[in-house]
Amino acid sequence: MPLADPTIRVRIAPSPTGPLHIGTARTALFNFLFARHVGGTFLFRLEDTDLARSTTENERDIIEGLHWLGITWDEGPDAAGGDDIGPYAPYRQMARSASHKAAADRLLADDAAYPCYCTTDELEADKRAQEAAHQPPRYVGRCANLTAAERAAREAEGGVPALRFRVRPGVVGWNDMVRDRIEIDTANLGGDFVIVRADGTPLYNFVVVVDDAAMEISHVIRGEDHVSNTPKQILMLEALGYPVPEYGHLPLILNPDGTKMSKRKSQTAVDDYRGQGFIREGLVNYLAYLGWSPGTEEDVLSLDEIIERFDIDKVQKGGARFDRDRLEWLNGQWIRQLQPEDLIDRLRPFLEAARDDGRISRVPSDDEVRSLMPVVQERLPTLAAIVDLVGFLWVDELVVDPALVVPKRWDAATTVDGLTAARAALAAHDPVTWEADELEPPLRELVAARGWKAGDLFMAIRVATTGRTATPPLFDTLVALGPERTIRRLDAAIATLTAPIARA
RNA sequence: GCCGCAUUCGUCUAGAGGCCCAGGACACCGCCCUCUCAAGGCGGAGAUCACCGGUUCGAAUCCGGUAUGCGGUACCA
Repeated sequence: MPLADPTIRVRIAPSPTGPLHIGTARTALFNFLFARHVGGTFLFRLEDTDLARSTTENERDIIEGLHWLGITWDEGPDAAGGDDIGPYAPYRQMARSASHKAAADRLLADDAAYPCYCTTDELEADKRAQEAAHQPPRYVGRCANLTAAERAAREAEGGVPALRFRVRPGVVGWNDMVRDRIEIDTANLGGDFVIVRADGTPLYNFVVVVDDAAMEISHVIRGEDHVSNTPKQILMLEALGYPVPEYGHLPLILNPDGTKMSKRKSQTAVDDYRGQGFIREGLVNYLAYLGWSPGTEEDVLSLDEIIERFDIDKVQKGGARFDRDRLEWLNGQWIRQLQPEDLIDRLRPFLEAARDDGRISRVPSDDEVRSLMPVVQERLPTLAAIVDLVGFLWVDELVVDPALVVPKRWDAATTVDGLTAARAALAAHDPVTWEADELEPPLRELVAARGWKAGDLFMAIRVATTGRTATPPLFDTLVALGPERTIRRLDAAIATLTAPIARA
């Protein structure tokens, strides 16, 4: 652990207008990594000013999702539901409106901002005119220099003003932590911009500046889609007399087609990945490598190892497409590294879900699952895959496609012959020694005696007892199935194969 | 349209003037292992480092331009 550095303070400030987004999680992760690597403070602030779209369910989803990933904050809402934790509480914007109001009043008093009485109709007309003239859209400044008398007149007419920030001419620049020097001429900012709506509620860009300053944020690390907000925020910081933090703009996570990742084209909810059986270790590892790499040839790293190696200088500048194949591979890597007992615990909800929707008839005991670990753990790309892999073990009525039971090189008659002989050999086996290395030799002998290929017989037995052509090793599977069900399933398969033959 | 940013195998990336006619990983293909499927091992294919000029003895790496892509352009966040 590095020595604590109280001067480094970073934050994630999601707005609860939707469930935890993979992009939010990635931004949170990078802030977290940055803070933990240098021993700084990582805080969480809820940007809940969009009343119409914010919900408490989303808040919970975001907080829980981040914690699930192992991303924890030093200051912010209490994940357990208690009061906000930290010296700068509250950590939700709606609860901080007094300070926003004070800042707005200060800007107004300094004439750094002014009331704007323009109506939406006027604004839209301006925009249309600019479009027609092939001019970039910008506020024309109609209310920028109103006299006190003019303002009073507007008020008297019932005009309710929004508050606009006065954009000064010049160039605003900063040394971005990931993309070096960026300079933007304020003439391209679209004119004076609104910071407080006519209804009195403040806008994101303004609130963020006030809250970040109040919480003494030293480094603002966020998505590239915010670079155009940065000059506006710097301008407001200057007007308010606050120090300007360092900025770092992360490359975007992209859809497979290269556009900014969206719900429309990709799966974006962290909880959906979780529900599909991705584990936190895999997801975090994958997310960290989207736009960053340690510069070594390591690719499977734990959160702690990533913290150790994290360096914002090594963050990529270009966007990164989300590659689910790679995520699955990493997830499998991490599933294989889990302690068996841990894996069993994590598998349980997926087995319960499968039982609830009828894919399996019952949830196996921990002992049953534990005995399967040696053959199952290395075969799981996701936790949810357990059901496809060995769900047949917990199904009462196994449905077997007769066509599948007959191996490629065999015909139905040979298959019946083979299964019957195998059934006899297995039925003769002492149920007490029903173990993989006990079951195999007699069947090998049978194969040799009849001149068959082991693979053919084994495949017939496999499909007859599991309904599938791909399973864990056959004899381990039969052991898990137990003598009784093995014989019963063999009988059932033989019966379905003989019926049509008898008719023919 | 305007402003900004980006551009190394299909994808994620290594690379900070000679170590690179470019390394790793995923995906793909083949072989080995093998009762199937995985896992694992080995090997293969895959990038004229977007393009064009320049600087230099030497450029993926520095400079300029072009192209393409993306982001932003709200009384959204």
